[in-house]
Amino acid sequence: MAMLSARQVKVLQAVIEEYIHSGEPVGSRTLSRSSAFQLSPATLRNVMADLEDEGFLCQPHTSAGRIPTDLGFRFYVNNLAGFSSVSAAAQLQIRERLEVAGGRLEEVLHDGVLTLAQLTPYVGVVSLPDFRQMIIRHIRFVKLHECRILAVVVSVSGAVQNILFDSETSLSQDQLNRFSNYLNALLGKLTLSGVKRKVLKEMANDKRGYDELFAQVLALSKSFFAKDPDQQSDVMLDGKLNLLEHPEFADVERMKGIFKAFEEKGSILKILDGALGGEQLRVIIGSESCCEEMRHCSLVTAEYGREDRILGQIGVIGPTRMDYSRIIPLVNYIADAMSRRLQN
Amino acid sequence: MAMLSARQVKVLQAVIEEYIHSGEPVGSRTLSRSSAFQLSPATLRNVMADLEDEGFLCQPHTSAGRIPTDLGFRFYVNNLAGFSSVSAAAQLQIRERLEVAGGRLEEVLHDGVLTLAQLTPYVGVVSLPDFRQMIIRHIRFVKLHECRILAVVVSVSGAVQNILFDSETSLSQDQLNRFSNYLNALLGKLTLSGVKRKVLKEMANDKRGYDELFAQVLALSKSFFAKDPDQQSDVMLDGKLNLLEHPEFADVERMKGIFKAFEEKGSILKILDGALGGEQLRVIIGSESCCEEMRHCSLVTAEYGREDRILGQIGVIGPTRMDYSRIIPLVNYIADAMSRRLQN
DNA sequence: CGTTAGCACTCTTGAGGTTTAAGTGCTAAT
DNA sequence: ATTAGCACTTAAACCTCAAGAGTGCTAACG
Repeated sequence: MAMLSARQVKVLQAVIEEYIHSGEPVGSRTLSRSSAFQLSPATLRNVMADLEDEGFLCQPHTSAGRIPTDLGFRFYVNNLAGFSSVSAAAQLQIRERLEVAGGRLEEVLHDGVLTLAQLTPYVGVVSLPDFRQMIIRHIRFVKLHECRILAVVVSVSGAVQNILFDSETSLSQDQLNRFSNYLNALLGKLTLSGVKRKVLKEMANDKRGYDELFAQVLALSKSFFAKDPDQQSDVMLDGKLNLLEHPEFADVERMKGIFKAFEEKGSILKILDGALGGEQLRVIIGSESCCEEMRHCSLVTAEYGREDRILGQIGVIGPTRMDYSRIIPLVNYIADAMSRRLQN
Repeated sequence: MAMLSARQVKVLQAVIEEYIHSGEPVGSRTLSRSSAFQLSPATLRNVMADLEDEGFLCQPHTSAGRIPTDLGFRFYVNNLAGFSSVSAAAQLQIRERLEVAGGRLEEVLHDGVLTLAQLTPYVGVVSLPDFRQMIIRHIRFVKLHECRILAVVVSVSGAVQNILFDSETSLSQDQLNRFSNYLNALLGKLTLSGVKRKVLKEMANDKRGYDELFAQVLALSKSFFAKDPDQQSDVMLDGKLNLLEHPEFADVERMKGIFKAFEEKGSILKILDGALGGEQLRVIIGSESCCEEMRHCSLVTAEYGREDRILGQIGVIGPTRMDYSRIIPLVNYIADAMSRRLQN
C-alpha cells in the first residue's frame, strides 16, 4: 500500500467524518463547500479517485459520491480519529448506574450493557466469563430430595452458579454441610477444575485415615464434578432495537441476518473472544469479523476484569458508519467503571 | 349480532381457511372454484357482502378480495375450527425434549418454548411464575463476605432463586446453617411471604426463651425478608426470528413495534397474565389483547402447573392469520407434557 | 324469489418513459 | 498543479398507461 500524502489523508478524513455524520455518499462538491478546503471540486475528484485506487473509498455506483471502505475506516480509527472525552451527562449516568454497591456478576454486566444501549444508538454487548475459568470463593450443597442435590458455587467476582446433580447415596444435610466446610477450607485460588484435581489428590492421600466418611464424600465428589456447569461462556445483548433506527438496516434481509446472529449468540461470542488477550481495546470493522452476517457492522469492545484477570469483553455493535471518536472513549470508560465495581 | 345462516357460516369458514392458507385476500372467483361450492361468484359476492356488514370480513380496498376481521377469526376459533391431532413427528420431538428427567424450573420452561419455536413458524412464549407465589421447599444461607449473605431459595416446582443481601451483624457459616435448619423445619406449604409471617410470629412467641441466639437471628430475618426476590414474574421468548418469515411482517414499522413489545417484556406479561385463572386454554386475537403493538398478532396459550396450582402460561405468538386448528391442540399438548414433567 | 350472467366501475400493480439532480471523468485552459 | 467546462452516467422520482382482479348493481332466468 502506497504512502498517502498529507493532502490525501486530510481528504480521507473529511470524507469519513462527513459520511459518519450524514450517512450519504459524499461528493466532491459537498466536500469543497465544507469549510477547510480551498480546493475546487475537480481537484478533490482527483484526490478521491486516487484514494479509491488505494482501496480507502468506493462508490455505490458510478454517479454517486464516495463512501469509505472497511479499509478506510480502519485507517481512520488507527490514525485519524480524535477521541473526544466522555460527556458530562454520560459520566453522570455511568456513575449513577455503575458506581453503586456491588452485586451479582450478572447484575453488574447487565448494568453495563444497559448503560451502553442507552448512551449510544447501538447495541450493548458483553461476554460473560467462562465459569470454568473463574476462581471459586465458595461451594455449598443443598439437599433437595433423597439423592438430588443443588450445589451453589460462587466465584470471587460474584458470579453465582447453581448446579443440580444426583448423588449415588442419600446424604443428610449435615453431612453435606461438613463436606461444604471441607471443600471451602481447601479452596485457595483455584478454578472449579482446579478444586476438582486438588480434592481428588487430597483424598488419595488421606484415604486410610478417614475411611468411613470419605467413602461417601468421594462418591459425592465424583457425581458433582462429573457435571460441568452448563453456562459455558455466553453473551448478553441489550438495545437491539436501536439498530432499527439506522438507515443502513432498513433492508429487511440484512436485518434478518444480523438478528439471526444475535439469536444464536455463538457467532457473536466467537468474534468477541476471537482475539482475546490481544489489545485492551479493540475495534472490529465490517468484514474484519469474518462473520458474513456482521459484514455491515462494527464492534468496539474493551476488556473488563478484576485485578489482573481478564473476565471478558464489553462494548457495542453498530453499523460500520459508527461515531468512533465518541464511542471508543465511552466503551473504555465503561469497561473501567465496571472493572472498578468488580474490584468491590 | 344477527344470527348467521348455515350458508353464511360455510362461506365464512371457507374464506378464513383459504386466507390462512394463502395469506392473500380471497375473492369470489377463487372461492367459487375451490371445490365445495356450486355457487356462482355473484352469489358468493352477495353472501360475502352480508358477512362484511356483520363485521366478520373486510376489504383492504374496494377492488380486493375479503380478509377476515378479528371478529371473523374469533367466530372461526369458537365455532368452526376443526382441531387436528398433533402429528406423530411433533409428538416424538416433544417426547424427546420434554419427557426427560426433571431439572430446574427454568430449564423445563426453556425446553417448552424452544420446542414450540421449532414446531411452529411462530414465537414460543412462556410466563415464569411469580416466585413470591411459589411454595418454598428449601432455604439455605451462604456466607460470602463479612456481612454479605447469599440466600438460596428453592421452590417445590424446582425454581431456584438466589437472593443477595447484607445482614447487620457478622454471622458465622455455622450460625447460618443453624438458622437454615430452623427455617426449613417450619416451612410447611408456604410461600415466601407466608414463611416470613410465620417466622415473625414464632419469634414473638419464643422471644424470652432463646434470647441470645434469636436476637441475631431476628436481625438476620429482618434483612433477609426485607429484600424481595427481584425476579418478579417474567416471560421467556424463543424463535422471534420465525416472525420475520411471514409476509404480514415485511413492513419494517410493524416489526419494530412488535420487537419493542418483546424487548420490554412487561406488555407481553400483562397480556398473558391478564385473564389468568380463566380458561385453561386461551386464544387472544389481534386487538383483543388491547396492546397496540400486538394488533396484528394472535396468542394461543395454555396454563401449565403442578398438582392443582397454576404456575403460568405457555404458548405461541404469531400473526392473526395463524393455523389455529394445528396450533391449539399443539399448545395444549405441550402444556400437558410440561405439567407432567413438573409433577416430577 | 333465490340465483346468476353481464357490465360498468374501482383500485392495485407493474412496465415503460421522461425528467431531474447529483456526481463523475476527462480535456483544455489558467 | 489547479481548475473550469462539458459530456456522460445513474438513481430516483414522477407520470402515464394497460392489465388484472375484484366489486356492486341490475336485469334476466328457472
